[in-house]
Amino acid sequence: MPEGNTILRLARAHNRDLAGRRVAVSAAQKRFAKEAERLDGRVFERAEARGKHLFHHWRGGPIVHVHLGRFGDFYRRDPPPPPPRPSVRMRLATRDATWDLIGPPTCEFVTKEECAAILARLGPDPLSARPDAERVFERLRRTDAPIAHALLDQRILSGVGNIFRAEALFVDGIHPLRPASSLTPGELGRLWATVRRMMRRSVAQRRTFTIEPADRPPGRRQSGARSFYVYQEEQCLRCGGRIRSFPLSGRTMYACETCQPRPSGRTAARLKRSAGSR
DNA sequence: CGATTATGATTAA
DNA sequence: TAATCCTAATCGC
Repeated sequence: MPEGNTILRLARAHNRDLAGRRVAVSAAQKRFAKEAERLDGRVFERAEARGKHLFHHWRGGPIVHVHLGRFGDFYRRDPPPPPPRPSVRMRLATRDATWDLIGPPTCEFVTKEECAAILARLGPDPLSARPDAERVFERLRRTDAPIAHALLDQRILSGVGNIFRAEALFVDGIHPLRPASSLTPGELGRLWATVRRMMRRSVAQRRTFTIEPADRPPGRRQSGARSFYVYQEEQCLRCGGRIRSFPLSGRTMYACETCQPRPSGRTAARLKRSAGSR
């Protein structure tokens, strides 16, 4: 259940547990058995996260490319680890920690060149140190598709998934169906900042959680607290109105159409004029 | 027990 | 657009 924040968090955890260490590698499924055998006992050099892609670099050359899709996940087991479930694609074990990879559509060896090719087709990652925001804006300016669709396009920017697209657009009060090209420079700048802020915060947190401090109810924080503004919610946290959900780019989109007005023809024209006159 | 749903993405037609 | 890959939890019968 991963967007870029989860992948980055996993990469960091793998580096903490595995980097520089000799690792026992195994697989409960046949389809990774050969690869596991080849890796078994090698030294894990480092994990690298880009967008929703994860790479494991091993001493001696092999690179493992993992993409978790919608269902894939890594589970950390304390010693002694339980016997692997039949669905374990790849198990990475040291004396101190065991990582089980379950359900990824992609877990494969790649060459350095293939690795570079994967990275080359990804847009800037809002979680990287100095992402090229201008490149993202430039792409969005010439995209007629709805902004909520464009945010999922990994060639434009990488790492945003269905939760962050809905949550960021809500926070900035932008209707998901507005063409990406209709956003003003100010809106683009704020949206990018919101995405970075939300995702960055969600790397540090144990679970994905987008509600900003200013919107959190006062008092103690409790584990059962609401996590999202609109994603899979019924009622808007800010105005109390009903959250609408509808399919968009093959996924379920959520929005509060009071807090995220769809500009009328007139408003849209005014926005466009002010965008052009800057 | 089957249907449904879930933070994704590629390939074929 | 449709079919495909991948797993687990939940709900209704």
